[in-house]
Amino acid sequence: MARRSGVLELAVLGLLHESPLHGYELRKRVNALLGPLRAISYGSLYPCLKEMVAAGLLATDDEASESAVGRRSRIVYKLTAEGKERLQEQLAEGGPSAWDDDSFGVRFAFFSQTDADVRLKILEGRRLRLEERRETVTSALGRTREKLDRYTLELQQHGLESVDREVRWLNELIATERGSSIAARPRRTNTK
Amino acid sequence: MARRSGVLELAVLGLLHESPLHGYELRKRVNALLGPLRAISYGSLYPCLKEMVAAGLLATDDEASESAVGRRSRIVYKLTAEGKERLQEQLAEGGPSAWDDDSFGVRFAFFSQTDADVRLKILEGRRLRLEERRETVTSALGRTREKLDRYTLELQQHGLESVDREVRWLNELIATERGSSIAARPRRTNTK
DNA sequence: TTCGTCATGTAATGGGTTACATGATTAC
DNA sequence: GTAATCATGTAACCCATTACATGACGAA
Repeated sequence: MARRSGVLELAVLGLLHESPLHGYELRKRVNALLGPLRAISYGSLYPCLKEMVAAGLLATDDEASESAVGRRSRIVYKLTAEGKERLQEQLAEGGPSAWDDDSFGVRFAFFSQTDADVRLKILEGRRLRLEERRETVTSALGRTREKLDRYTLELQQHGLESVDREVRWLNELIATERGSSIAARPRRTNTK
Repeated sequence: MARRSGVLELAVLGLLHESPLHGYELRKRVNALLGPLRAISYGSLYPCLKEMVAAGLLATDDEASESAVGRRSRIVYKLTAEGKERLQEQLAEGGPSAWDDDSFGVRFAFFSQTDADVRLKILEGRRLRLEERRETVTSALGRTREKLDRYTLELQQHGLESVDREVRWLNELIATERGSSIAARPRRTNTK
């Protein structure tokens, strides 16, 4: 047991909040959300769902008996009150755990359901995380610069540019968030 | 036991081929090679080294007794003949296993020790892999395009652009490889 | 009739981490 | 003297995968 990873659980909670789904469909949505990297298999999803039911986060709504004449009976999952609560907790979390490579994508995908100030906190935290990363790479590169062959250097260079690009993306998002947050709720703007 | 992952083993073989190293130093080199993501911990490296010794790929050269007056006795690892052979095998492998997200970086880092035709095969394979990925994402995006909120869309978009950028990078590398290979070994060029 | 997709699940395995244990050396 | 870094190692745990098992439906 104890097969629940933070990311998967959050993805499930977030998707089921939009609408109840059965496992097979849920997996497709999760994988569309996470992208081809970090795609999840049934061996991960089904046990996870079971546990979440056992933990009282989800309720099953067996679709078997009635309308569904054809096909194998599908188990439809939906959030319980407790599950909704858990989702809200998770979405309110703007600390370091939300800046991880794993977490960030999922958190971002559910930004529509996230408070504006938490959104900003996560974006800035993520940027910080990447800038730290950049620092460790450049400093390591500085120490060993001359001894590297052409290909290793090319690889490091490319990695660095990827991080830079990511940071620029975040900068744009942060600027947009700030802009719209000013437009949406002009607090402390001292217009007078 | 059986704690050896392909990537880690290859990284160790490649680094030790350049010069013998002890575990602690080796870890730093491995992590510099792999980048801050996929960085390895001692809990992975040391057992892996032990196994590689047991498998006859590495030999230990205990540095304790003689010159090293200070510090704790370091265990210096170097390749055996068998280890060198294994490294050559691995570097000759240009199939799908070399196109993985995990593998590719390490393979690329050792391109100096890799045959030109294998290099090209790996780069093209990697590009293919990314193009497949792009396809699955765009097609999934096509099916669900209207139903996505702003943030999810933004995320997918950004992911897509990352893949595109990666492909462009590979295109440049492939062009360079082709150019230099023509210059270096003008075989079948029919200059007459 | 066979193949692709829908649909759910389990067991074995894999490859990694964290936390712990130990201890010497170097720099402040 | 005390903190950081060097240096090696183990045990418990985590999360996910692969391979397997089962079965029905629709389309070619």
